[in-house]
Amino acid sequence: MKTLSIKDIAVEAGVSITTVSFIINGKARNKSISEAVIKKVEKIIAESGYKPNQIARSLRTGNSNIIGLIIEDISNSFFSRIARLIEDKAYKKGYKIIYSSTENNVEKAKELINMFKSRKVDGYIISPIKGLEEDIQQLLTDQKPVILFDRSLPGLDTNYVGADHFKATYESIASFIKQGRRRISLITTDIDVAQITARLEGYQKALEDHDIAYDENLVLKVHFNQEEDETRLQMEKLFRTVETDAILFATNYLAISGLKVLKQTGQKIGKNLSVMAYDDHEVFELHTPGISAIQQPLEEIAEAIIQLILRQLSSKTKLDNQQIIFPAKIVQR
Amino acid sequence: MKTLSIKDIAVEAGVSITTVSFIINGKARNKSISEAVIKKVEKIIAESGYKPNQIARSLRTGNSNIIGLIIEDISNSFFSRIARLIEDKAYKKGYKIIYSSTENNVEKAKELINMFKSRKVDGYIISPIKGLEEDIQQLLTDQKPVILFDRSLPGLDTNYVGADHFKATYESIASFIKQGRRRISLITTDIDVAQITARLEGYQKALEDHDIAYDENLVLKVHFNQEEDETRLQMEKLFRTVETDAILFATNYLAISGLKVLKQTGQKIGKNLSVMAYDDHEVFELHTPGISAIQQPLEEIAEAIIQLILRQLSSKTKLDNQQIIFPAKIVQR
DNA sequence: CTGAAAGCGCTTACAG
DNA sequence: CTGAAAGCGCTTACAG
Repeated sequence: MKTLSIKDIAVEAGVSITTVSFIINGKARNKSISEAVIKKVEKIIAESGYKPNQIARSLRTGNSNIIGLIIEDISNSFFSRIARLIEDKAYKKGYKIIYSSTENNVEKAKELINMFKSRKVDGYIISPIKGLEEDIQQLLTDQKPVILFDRSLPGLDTNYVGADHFKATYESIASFIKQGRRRISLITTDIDVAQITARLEGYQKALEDHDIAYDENLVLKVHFNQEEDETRLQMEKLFRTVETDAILFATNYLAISGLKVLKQTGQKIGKNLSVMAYDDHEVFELHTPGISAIQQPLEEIAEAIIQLILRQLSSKTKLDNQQIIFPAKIVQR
Repeated sequence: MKTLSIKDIAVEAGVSITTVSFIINGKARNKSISEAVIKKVEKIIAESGYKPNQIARSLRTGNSNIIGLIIEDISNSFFSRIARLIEDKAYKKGYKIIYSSTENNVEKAKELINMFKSRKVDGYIISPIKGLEEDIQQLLTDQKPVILFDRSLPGLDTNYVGADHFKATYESIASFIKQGRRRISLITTDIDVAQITARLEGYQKALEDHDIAYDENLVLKVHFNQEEDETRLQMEKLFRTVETDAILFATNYLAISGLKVLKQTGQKIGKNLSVMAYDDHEVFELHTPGISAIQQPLEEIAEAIIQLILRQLSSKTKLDNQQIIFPAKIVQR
C-alpha cells in the first residue's frame, strides 16, 4: 500500500494540489476557497487517513516543528524529569522534541548540533559544556532560537534559564555552620562548567564569611566520566583520612555514591555528621535519616524554557535575550 | 549566511552535482570517478564545512536514519536507563533516536505513531499499550521494522524483547513463602498490559502451588495516572486494615510510594514484614534496611533491541520475528 | 570517467 | 474562486 500524497487527494477531489494545500494549512478562507470545496476536500482527507509528509513540508518551508534538546545524560533523574516536562509542554504546542545525551563529550556534542542542524530543527535547548562556544555562536548567528539551561557559557549572549547555584551552595554551607559544623567537606566533579564552579565558589565564600579557613583536603573533585567504583574509593579514602563533620555533595549522583560508602563503612549520619545533596532525588527523602537537599524548581525551569523558545519561534524579529535565574530551595530533612 | 548546498560544492569544484553526490555517499569508486576529482571535492567539502541536508535526502530516499522510541514515561528510571543505552548503541551505528512518552494514553500514543510516520522514521521501538494493536499492525503491513519491548501485545506477530515477568514474580513470592510469610500483599497498577497481568498471575500461581488461598483484600490495583497522594492514601488504608507480613510492589515507583507510607506510619521492615520491588532503583540499595528487588537485565535488553532493529533495517527481505525473553534476577538485600 | 534531468511531496508567488 | 509552475536539496537511472 503506497502512502497517499497530496496529489492523490487532489485527483480524488477533482481540484488542484494548490487548493488542497491551502485547505490543509487553514488558509482556505483566506484564499477564498468555496465552502463546498473545503467540505469536500476535508471529507476526503478524513476518510482516506491522509497525513501530509512532514519531510517534504520541512524541505520546502525550512522548518520542522522539532526542537532539539541536548543534555548531559538522560538517565540522570534531574535531566529526565526536565525532559519529560519539556516534552509535555512542547507537545501541547505542536512541537516535538528530539533529544540526545552528550555524556560531557565535546566531540559528541558538536556532532549532535550538526545533526540537529542538518535535520533543520527549529530551535535548540542545550545544557552546554565548555568547548561548544563557537558552535552555539554559529547557531545564534544563523538566527536560530537557542535556550541554554542548567549551565551557561561565559562570553555568549544567549537566553538562559537556571538556578542560583552560588547562592544555594552558600546558604547550605551557612546552614551547616549554624549547626556548629566547622570541618565541612565539598564533594564535586571536575567538569569545568559554570554551574559546578559556582558551587565551589559558594562554598568558599560561605567559609570565608564565617572565618573558617579553606582547607583543600576537604574538597574532592571527582573525575567526571570515571567508574563509580573509583569514585567510591576516593570518597572512602577521604572519609577515612580527613576529619569531617559535614559533607555537601555537588550533584545527586555523587551523593548517592557517597551514601553507599557511608553505609558500607558504617559511618552514621546525625549527631557528628551532616550531609546535604545538590539536586533532590527520591533516595534522599526515603533515606534513614532523611538527607537534606537543594531543590531546583524543575517545573518552573521547564516552563521558562518553553516560554522562551516559543516566544522566539513565533517572533519574526530578533528578541532580546533573557536570563532567568530561579532561587533553589533547601529542603531540610 | 546561507547554508551551503550540494550545488555550491559542485560549482566550486567545477563538476556536476551528480559527481559530488556520488563522492559524499561513498559511491565514487564504484562509479569510477577519478581519484583527482575525489580528492578535490573532498577537500572543498572539508574546508567549507558543508553538511548534506538530511531532510532533502530523506524526501528523496524515503528513509531518515532515525529510529522512533515510544515509551511510557521518560522520567521513570527504568525507561530512562533503557533509553540512554539504546541511544548510545544506535548512535554508534549512525542512527538517531527520537523519543516520546505516551503516559499510557492511547490517543497520545496513536498521535505519536502518526507523527513518526509522517517524519518517515526508519523503525519503531515501542513499549506498547492496549489499543495500539491496529496501528502497530499497520506499521508491520507497511513493512516497517517494529520492536516491542517490556510489554507485548497479544495477537500481534512482532519482534519482542522482554523479561520473564511471570517467573520472576513467581519466584519472588516463593521466596517470601520460604521465609515463612503467608499474608503476602501485591501492590500493582490497573494498566491492562501483559507485563503487569503476568505479575499478578505469577503471584497467584505461586500462592496456589504453596496451598495458600488467594485473598483479594491483599491485592491493591492502583489507578495508573492518579496523583501520588491518592496512591499513598490507598496503601495506607491497606496497611492499616489488612494484616500483611510481606509486600511485593509491581513497579519501582509504587515501591517508592509504599516505602514513604511505611516510613510515615512507622511500620518497620524486617522481622515481621518483608518487602520486594519490581525493577530496581537506587533507593532500594540505600534504604535501611536494604530492599530486595527484581532486576531486569537492562543492558542485555537494550542490546537485544538494537540488534533486532539493525538486523531488520539492513535486511532487504522480511525476516522472521523473534521473541527474546530474558530471565529477571532477584537481588536479596 | 562524468553530467543532464526526473522526481521525492510539499508551499507559495503569480496569473487569471 | 482556483490552478500551473517553480523550487526546496537531494539521489539515481540513463545516456554518452
